[in-house]
Amino acid sequence: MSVEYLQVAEDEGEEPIELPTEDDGTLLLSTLSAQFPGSSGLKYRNPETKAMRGVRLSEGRLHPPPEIGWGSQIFYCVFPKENKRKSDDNLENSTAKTKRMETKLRCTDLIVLGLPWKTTEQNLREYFETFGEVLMAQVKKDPKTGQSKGFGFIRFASYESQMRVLAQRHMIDGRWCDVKVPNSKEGLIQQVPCKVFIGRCTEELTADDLREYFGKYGEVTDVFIPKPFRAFSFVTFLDPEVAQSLCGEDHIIKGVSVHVSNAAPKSETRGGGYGGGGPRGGNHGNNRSGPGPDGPGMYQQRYNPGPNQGNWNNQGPRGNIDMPNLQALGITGQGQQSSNQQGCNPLGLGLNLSALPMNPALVAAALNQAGWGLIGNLQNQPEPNFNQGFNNGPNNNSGNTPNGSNQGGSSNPGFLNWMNQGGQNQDGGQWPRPPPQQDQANKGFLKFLGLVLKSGASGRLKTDFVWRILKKIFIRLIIKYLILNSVFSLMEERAFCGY
DNA sequence: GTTGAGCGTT
Repeated sequence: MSVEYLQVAEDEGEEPIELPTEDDGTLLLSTLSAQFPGSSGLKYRNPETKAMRGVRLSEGRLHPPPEIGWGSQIFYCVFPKENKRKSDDNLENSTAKTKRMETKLRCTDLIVLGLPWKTTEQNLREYFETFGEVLMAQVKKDPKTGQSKGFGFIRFASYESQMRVLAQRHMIDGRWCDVKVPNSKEGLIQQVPCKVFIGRCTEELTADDLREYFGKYGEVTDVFIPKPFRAFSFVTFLDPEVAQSLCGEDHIIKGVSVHVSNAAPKSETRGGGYGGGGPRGGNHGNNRSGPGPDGPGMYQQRYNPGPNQGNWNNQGPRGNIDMPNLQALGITGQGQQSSNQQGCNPLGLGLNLSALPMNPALVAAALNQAGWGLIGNLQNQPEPNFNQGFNNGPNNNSGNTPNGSNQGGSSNPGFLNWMNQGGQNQDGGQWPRPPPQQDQANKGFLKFLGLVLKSGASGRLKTDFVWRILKKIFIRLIIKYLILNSVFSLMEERAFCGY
């Protein structure tokens, strides 16, 4: 198969280099950066308008312009600029925040692993000088033989260069090398998160959408959207300052209002956390196994699922379970349901499950797997038929007989039925769910109350009985509510860790 | 003369 080449030059007037394209006609960003270290994209001069036009970049692949293809056009490298937020320029100087950031953004020595034996300190320096001023470059050698140990250290003058170098792999003298913060420096470097949490996402928002939108605030080095859909995503910026500046803001992307917040854990005690720290801050675990030289890029692998993927029961060594970022998840704590739906919510404490920007089926699955049915275990209550309220199976309208025909043998059919708004078959994930026609759950419960009140017992007894039940229900609901929050916390943390 | 995960004689 013949390989198509395209001509790329560092800039206009420079001599172009021919770069090989892939089978699908795209050019790998890694191929580009192997020849032009530090370059983040391509542009070309549009023959019609004479203006520079950018080349589409998606998933680490540069796509040929649809109008002209690669052709014989010369393409020019794009190098990221210090593209801070223009509107905030006047805030950049001499604010306390900036000063504080500056002290955090100091450079450190970086270890370069995987150097070819032949690479000299001079080679190393020359390679990394394309990213910025290099203050130090050393190759570690065996003192006796003088032979390289295959790794070395570099130090940049500017933090931006350091970030850029850390954000990618490097082809040095024919070998792919990793640059990392040395173990000896980990923990000593103050971590500034580059990653932000994007809440209230919809399924329509693609990684490209997010990359394109947030790219206007600064260079985006990674976009991560959990699969299956979980209504949030992570965007990583090259510049932690850009990331920080966006936190707390609401942004409208393709008509969707998303909320940006810090992806960093809210508390020190949170399990997992930011493994390793360092300026990359957010490379959780960094279980980099090394992509092929022409792999799709170095970002996806940061989120390699661990062995516990998808197992909601396996919490691992968690210090505690704390509150999730409910606001970022779009949960305000204020119930927003219309009055006729209010009773459908068995929690009834302002937590509006119907409005959750996550798939209720997922919540149900998580709760079920974790053994935390919301309502199911209420079936074991001594109070007769209490679960009727949440278990309106087709054969069960009298309110006098327990409904034994649970769907799929679920251990907590009440909750699942509630999820399905009154005993209909599970629809397997249709969401958002259409509003219920009727509050059947409420009806069942009221029917039960009616039976009690209509009984022959004295008024005092009845009141006492009802009051006792209500108290019990209330306490249970609070417990459920807390458990649910913990589940959200767990879900968020899982997502946060890349699971 | 060989090797290919690691972590630096300051």
